Amino acid sequence: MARKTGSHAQTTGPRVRAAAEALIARQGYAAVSMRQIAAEVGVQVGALYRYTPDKQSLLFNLMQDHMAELLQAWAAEPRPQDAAGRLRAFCRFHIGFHLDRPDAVFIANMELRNLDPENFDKIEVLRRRYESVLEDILGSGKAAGVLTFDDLRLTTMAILSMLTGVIGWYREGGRLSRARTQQIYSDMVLRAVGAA
Amino acid sequence: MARKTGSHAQTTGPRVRAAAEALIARQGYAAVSMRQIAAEVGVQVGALYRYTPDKQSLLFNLMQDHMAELLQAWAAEPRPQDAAGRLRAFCRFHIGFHLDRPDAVFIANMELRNLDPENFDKIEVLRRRYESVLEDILGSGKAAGVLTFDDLRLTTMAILSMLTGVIGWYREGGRLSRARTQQIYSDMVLRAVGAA
DNA sequence: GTCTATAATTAGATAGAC
DNA sequence: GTCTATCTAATTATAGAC
Repeated sequence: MARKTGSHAQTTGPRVRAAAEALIARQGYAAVSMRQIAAEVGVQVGALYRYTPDKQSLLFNLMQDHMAELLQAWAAEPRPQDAAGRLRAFCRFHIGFHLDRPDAVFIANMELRNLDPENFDKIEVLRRRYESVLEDILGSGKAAGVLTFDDLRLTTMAILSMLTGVIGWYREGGRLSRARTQQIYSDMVLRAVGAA
Repeated sequence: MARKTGSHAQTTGPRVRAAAEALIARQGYAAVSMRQIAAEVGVQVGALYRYTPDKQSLLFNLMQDHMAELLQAWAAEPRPQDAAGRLRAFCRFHIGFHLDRPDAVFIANMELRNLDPENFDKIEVLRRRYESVLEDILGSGKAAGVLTFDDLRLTTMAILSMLTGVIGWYREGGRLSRARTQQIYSDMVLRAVGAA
C-alpha cells in the first residue's frame, strides 16, 4: 500500500480514521503505534499530525462519534406504544447497530480505561444516557404491570451485557442470519422479564 | 513502598504476580511497563527477571492459572440431579467465582488479544471447555424437556455474557448483597430458558 | 500535504557487582 | 536476590525542506 508523495487531503483524513479504528479494534489502543497507522494508510508518520493533534484525540473522537451516532440512531427509530413492543424494538436495534459496526463497538467497550480523565467523563455521560434508554423502557413496563423482574438497575445492566455480547461470537455469513439472531435474543430478553 | 537491598525470595515472587495482576487489570497489558510493576513491588526492574522470563509469561501465567482454577472449582461443586438445578447452581457459581476475583476475570476477558499465538491457543482450549460446561447443561435440559430455547450455541454465549457482565457494575458493600445478586441473575436466566 | 530527519523519552531485557 | 548501569529498539511528536 505504498504511496507516492503528493496531496490527498480529501481522502487521507477518513483513511487515517478508518485505519486507526481497524487497528485499535484488533490490537488495542496502547499496542498500536502511530507508525502502524501511517503504514496502513500509506503515508509517513509525520503526515498523520495534519489530521489529529495526537494519538489520544484519535481514540476519543472514534468513541465520541460512535456514542453520538448510537444515541441519534435510536432517537430516529419508530417508538411502539407498549413497553413490551419498545423492549423488543430496543433489542433488535441494539443488535443490528452493533453488528453493523463491530470495530467501533469493540473499541467503545474495551478502551474506556485508555481515555484521559476528562475524555473519560465525556464518554461516560453518553454511555449513561444510552443505559437509561433501556432502564426507562424496563421501568415503565414494570410500572404498567406488563414486565416482571426484581431489580431495575441490575436487569438493565444484565440485558445490555447479554445483547452486546453478540459481537463476541457472531460471524457474518455464519450459521445464523442477522434477523434470526435478533429474533432469538429478543425472545430470550422478553422471557427474562416475564413478557413472553 | 521503597525497599532496602536484601533477599526476599519467598515473598517477592507472589508480590510480582499480585502487582502485575492489579496493574494489568487497571491499565491493560500493553500499557503497563515492567518498571511500573517493579515500583509497585518495591524492587528495581532487573529483579523481576528472577521471577519471570519475560513480560508475556507474566500475562500468560495469570490467565492460565485463572482458567485452570475456574475449571477445577466448578468440578468440585455439588452437582444437582435435574437440569434446572444444575443451571441454577452454575449461575450462582459463575457469579460468586467472578465477584471473588474481579481483576483476574477482567484480564481473562480483555487480554486475549495480547497473548502470543501459541499462548492464545492454550487459553482458548480452556475457555471452550468452560463454555461447554454451560452448553452441556442447557443441552441436556432441552433434551429432557424442562428447558425451552431456540439455539444452543447462541443461548450459551448470551447467558455467559450476561453473567460475566456482573463484574462491570457490582460493587462490594453496595446496594445489592452478593447473595441477592446471585439470586436475581439466576431467576432471570431460568426465566430466559423457560424454566420459571 | 507529505516527506525526511530528529529530538526527547521510554520500553524490554541483560551483565556484572555486591 | 537485588542493584546499578547499559544496550538496543521503539515510541510520540515536531521542524523544516519540497
